[in-house]
Amino acid sequence: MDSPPPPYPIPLSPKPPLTPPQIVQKVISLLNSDKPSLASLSPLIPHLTPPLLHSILSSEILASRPLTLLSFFTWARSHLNPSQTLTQTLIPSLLALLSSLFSHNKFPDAKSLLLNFISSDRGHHLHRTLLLPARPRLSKALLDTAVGAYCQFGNPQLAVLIFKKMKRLRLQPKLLTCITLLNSLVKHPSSNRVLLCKDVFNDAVRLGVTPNTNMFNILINGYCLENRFKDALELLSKMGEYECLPDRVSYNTILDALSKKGQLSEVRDLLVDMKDRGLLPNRNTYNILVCGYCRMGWLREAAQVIELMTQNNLLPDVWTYNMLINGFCHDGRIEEAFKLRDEMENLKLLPDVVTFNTLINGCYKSKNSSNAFKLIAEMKEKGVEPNAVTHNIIIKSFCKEAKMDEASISVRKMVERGFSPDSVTYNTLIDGYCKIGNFGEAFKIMNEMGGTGLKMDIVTLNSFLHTLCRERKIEEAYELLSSVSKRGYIIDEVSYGTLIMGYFEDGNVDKAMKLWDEMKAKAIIPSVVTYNSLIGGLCKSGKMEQAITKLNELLENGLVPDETTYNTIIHGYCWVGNVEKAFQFHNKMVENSFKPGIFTCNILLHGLCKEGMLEKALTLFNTWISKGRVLDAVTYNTLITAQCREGRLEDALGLVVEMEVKKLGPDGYTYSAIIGALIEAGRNKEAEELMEKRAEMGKSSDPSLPLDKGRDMVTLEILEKSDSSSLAYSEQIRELCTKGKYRDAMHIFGELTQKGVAIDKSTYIALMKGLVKRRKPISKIISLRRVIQDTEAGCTESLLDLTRGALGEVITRPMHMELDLGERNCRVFQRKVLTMDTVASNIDRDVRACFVPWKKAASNRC
DNA sequence: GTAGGGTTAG
Repeated sequence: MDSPPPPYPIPLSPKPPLTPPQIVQKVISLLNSDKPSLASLSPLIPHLTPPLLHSILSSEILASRPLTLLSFFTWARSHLNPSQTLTQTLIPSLLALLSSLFSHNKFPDAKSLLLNFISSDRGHHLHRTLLLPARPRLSKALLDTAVGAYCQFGNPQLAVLIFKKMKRLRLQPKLLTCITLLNSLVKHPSSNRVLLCKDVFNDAVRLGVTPNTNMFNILINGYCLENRFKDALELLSKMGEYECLPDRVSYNTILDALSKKGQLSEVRDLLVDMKDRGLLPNRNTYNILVCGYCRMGWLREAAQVIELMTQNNLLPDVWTYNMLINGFCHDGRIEEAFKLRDEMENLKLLPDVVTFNTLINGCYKSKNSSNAFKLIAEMKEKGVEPNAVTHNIIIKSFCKEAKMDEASISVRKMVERGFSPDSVTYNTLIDGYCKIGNFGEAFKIMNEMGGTGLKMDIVTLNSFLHTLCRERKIEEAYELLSSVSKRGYIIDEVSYGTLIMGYFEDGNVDKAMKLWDEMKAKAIIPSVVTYNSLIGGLCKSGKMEQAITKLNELLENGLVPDETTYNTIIHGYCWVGNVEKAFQFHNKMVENSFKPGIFTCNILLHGLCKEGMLEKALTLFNTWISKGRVLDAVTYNTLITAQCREGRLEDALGLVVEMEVKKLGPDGYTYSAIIGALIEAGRNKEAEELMEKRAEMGKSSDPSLPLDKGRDMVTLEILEKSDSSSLAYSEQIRELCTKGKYRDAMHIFGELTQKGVAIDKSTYIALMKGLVKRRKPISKIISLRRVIQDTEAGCTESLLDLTRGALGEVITRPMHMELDLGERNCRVFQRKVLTMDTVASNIDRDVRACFVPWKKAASNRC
C-alpha cells in the first residue's frame, strides 16, 4: 500500500561531497552563464581553496570575461575563511586575473586591484614574487602597472626595484610610469632622492623613453627641494639637448624655492630670464612672489604684488589672499588679517578652510582663543567643513598651554569626526609631552604613532632632541642623532642646530664645532637661526674672531642676517668687555641698513654699565629718549642696577619713579636692586618696607603644588666644622659650576651625598643657581632641595632659606628674627638671598608659579 | 600626471 505523499518535501540525505575538479567546473559554468550570480556560489564557499581559485581564474573558458573574474575574485576574498585568504596564497590567482585584465586592456582595473592587494600585503609577498625570475616571464604591462601601484601606495623604493627589473629585462616603461615614479621619488623624503631620480631618468632614456618637459620639471623640483639651485638652473638649459623647452612650471618651481629661501635677487634675475624666453608670469608666479614676501615679513611688498597682478589683468585668488592673511597673522597683525578676509569676501572670493585655519591659528597665536572659537562656529555656519588641520591647530593650542588632557579630548573628537590623527597630530602631542618633561607619555605616543604605520619623522626626532638638550642630556641627544642617521633617516639642519646649541650651553665648544663641520660635510645648509646659535656660542666662549668669520660665511651663503645675528655679536663684544668694538660693529651695521631696536639698545647699555661707564650709558639712554624711541623695563632695570652698584641710590630711585610713571615697573629686578642698595646703605627699615610691598605684588597667584610638610629641621649650625675633604670637594664643585659643567658638578654632589659628606653653603647655592639658570625641570630642583634637607651634616634652616630664595621665594620678614645670625652675617646673608632672587626672577613665569606654595608656607610661618 | 596657501621642531 502506497503511503500518501508527504505534505512537504522530505529533506534529502546529504549529497556526496564534490571533488575539486567538480567544484571548479561548477563555478566556471556558473560564471560563464549569461547572468552570473555570485550569491548562488555561496554554498561552495567552504570548498573553495586558493589552488581551486587559481584554477578558476586561469580557466580558458573565462579568459574572455575579465570583469566577471574580477568580481568573482573580489567576492571570494571577502567571503573566504580568513585563514585561506592569506595574501601570499592568493598571489597565483591574482597574477592569473591580472593577466586576463591586461590582455583586455583593462589597465585602470588592474591598477586598482594591484593597489588594493598591495595595501593588504603587509609582508610585501607580492613584491618578492614580482622580483623573482619567472617562467613564463612576467608581462611588461604587469611590471609597469606595479611600478605605478607601489608609487601610489607611497613606497617608491619598492617601485624602483621593479623598475630596475624592467631595465634588466629591457622592457620599456611607459612615459606616464616614469613620471609617476620620478614624482613619487622626489616627494618621498630620503637622503638620496635626487640621485635615485637621475638614475631612473637615465635608465628610462636608455630604454628608449623620450623625456618630456614634465620629467625635467620633476628633476628641477628635486634639486630645489635640496636647495641645489645651481643644478636646477643648469637643467633649464640642458633640457634643450633633449628637445625639451622649459615652461612656466619649470620657472615657477625654481622661483618658488628661491623665494622661500629669501633669495630675492636671484628671483628677480630669473624673472627677467623667464620674460626673455617669452614666458609670461601667470597667477602662480605672482602668488609665489606674494608667498616669498610674506615669508620674509615684507608685507607691504606682498600687497603691492596684488596691485601688479591687477594691472596685468590677473585677479588675485583665494590662494593669494590666504598667503597674505597668513603673513599678517604671522606678524601678529590679526585685525588687518580679518580686514583682508572681508576684502576677499567683497571680491566674491569665498574664504575656504585654509582661510579659516589661518585665522584660527592667528587668534590662538595672539592669545585670543575666544575669537578662535567664534571662527570655528562661523565656519560651520558658512558650510566650510573643518578638516584635520583645523583639529591639529586646536590640539596645538592646548599643547601650548600644557593642557595635555584637553589635547587628548580634542584628539578623540577629531577621530569621532572621521579624521585619523596624522603625523602632525602625533608630533604635536609628542612635543607637548616633551615640553612638560613627560618623556614616558611622549614615547608612548611615538609607539602608538608607529602602530598606525606612521614613522617617526624629522619633527618627532627634533622634539626629542630639543627636550634632551634642554634637560642637558646632550650625550643622549647625540646618541639619538647618530643612531637615526646611521639608519639612513633624514636629518636636517634643525637637528644639528639643536645639538650645536646644546653643546654650547654645556660649555663644550669643541663638540659643537665638530658637529657644525659634520653638518657642512653632509652638505646640509644651516639657516640663519642655526648660524645665530653658532655665533652666539662662539661669542659666549669669547671667540669673537671666529664669530665674525661665521657672520661673513652666512653672508657668502646668500643668507640675510636678522636682528638677532647682529645683537648676538654686539652682545659678544660687550661680554668680553670690549664695548668700543661693540659700538664700532653696531655703527658699521647701521651703515648697512641695520635698524637697531630696543634689544640692541639694552645690550649696549648693559655693556657700558658693566665696564663702569655709567655716564656714557646715561647719555645713550637720553639720546634714545630724545629720538622718541620706545624703552622697556629692561632698559630701566639695567640703569637702576648700575646706579645702585655705584651708590647713586637717589638717582636710581628717580628712575624707578620714571619707570612707574611709564607703567613699565617696578618688577622683581627693580626691587632686588633697590632693596640690596638700601641694605648696603644701612637703610634697613626702608628695605623691609619695600620687601613687604614686593610681597603684596606676588599675592595674586594660586598655590598649586603640595608642600612637603614637617620636613623642615631647625638646626642652627653653620658649616664651619667641615673637614678638609669636604672643602676640597666643595671647591671642585664650585669650579665646575663656574665653567658651566653642572652635570659633572651634580655627579660629584650625588656621590658625596651618598657618602654623607657635607659640602659648604656657597656650593649648594652654586648648584641651585645652576639648576635654576639651566631651566632644569622643577622636579630636579625640588629633589636637590630635598637632598639638602636630608643632608644632616650640613643642613641648616638658613641654607634651606637660601635655596628657597634661589627659587623665587619672596622673603616676607626680617631675617634676623628667624636666623640667629649676627648683624654682619645677616647682611651678607640677605644680599645672597637677593642675588638668588634675581636669578629666580629670570626663570619662566610658569616655573615661578610652581613655587607659590613655598612662598605661602613662608608667610604662614611668620 | 610636473609648480603655489593653513598645523609640528631650534
